[in-house]
Amino acid sequence: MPEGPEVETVRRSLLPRLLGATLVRPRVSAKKLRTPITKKDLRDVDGAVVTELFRKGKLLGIRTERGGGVFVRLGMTGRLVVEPKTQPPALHTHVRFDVCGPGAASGTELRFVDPRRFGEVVPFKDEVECALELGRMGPDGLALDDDDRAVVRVRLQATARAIKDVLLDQAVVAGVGNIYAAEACFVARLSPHRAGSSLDDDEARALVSAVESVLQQGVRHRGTSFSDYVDGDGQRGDNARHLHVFQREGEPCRACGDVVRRVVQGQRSTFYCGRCQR
DNA sequence: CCACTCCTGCGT
DNA sequence: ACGCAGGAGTGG
Repeated sequence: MPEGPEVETVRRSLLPRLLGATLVRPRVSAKKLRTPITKKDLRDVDGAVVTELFRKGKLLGIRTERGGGVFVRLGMTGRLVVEPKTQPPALHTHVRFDVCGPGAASGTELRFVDPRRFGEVVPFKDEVECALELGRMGPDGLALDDDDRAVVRVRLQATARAIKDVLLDQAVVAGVGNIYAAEACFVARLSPHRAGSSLDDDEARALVSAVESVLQQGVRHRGTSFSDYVDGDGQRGDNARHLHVFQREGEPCRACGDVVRRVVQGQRSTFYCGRCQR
């Protein structure tokens, strides 16, 4: 469900509710997440004050005063929300904490909900463990500097794989998923099937730039909710109606009026305009 | 590298 | 009943 912009929207919405608050009494469901977790795994977070909420790519991190914390990966259907304790937890709620605020945040719970259980909550014990995990990813697509842009460009051109597949590789650029990969190819006017190695420098530059702009647009509209994505307050995002091609099979291209096509590429749907994108 | 796998839910 | 879904690791 969530890609970089959605996770960033969740992060921002949770900031005022979690920063400076204390997480206590972790509870976990019996169902196995991608990485199984127990209460015991969360004891280092129990009773600790939240000092930071960070994100890299699609990975969300909660750091506490003790230096450790937890990573939250939302997978396809994960939600991380703060809700009043009076509200019964949704079906498929797998991890919960009481949130004890210095402010008015008491009486609420932090809840990780994930029907398909492709997501996970994984503790890290210190900065070293945290950095190790973040280091497995390429640069964050929402925070590229000039060096990062050059690195991503080179990595795109260094492979014969289709550019749309390369954009989904979190080790190349972090935070791009199936929606924004298709959108970036459209904005760059490149066919998703193009081999990375076939891009000239201008095309590669345009693609990296398109990645940045579609991700930023996603954040501006608080994420894409074409079905069930919500932020930490349960609010839907607005980006779906700004998409150029994703989920628009059979509809007219907003640029040229030709029909938007859907093809399956690497087991995932890809949407594109055969006329605008070469 | 690709296809397959982990799951549940929804629309056709 | 079947196909499809915003992710990502694995094993051939």
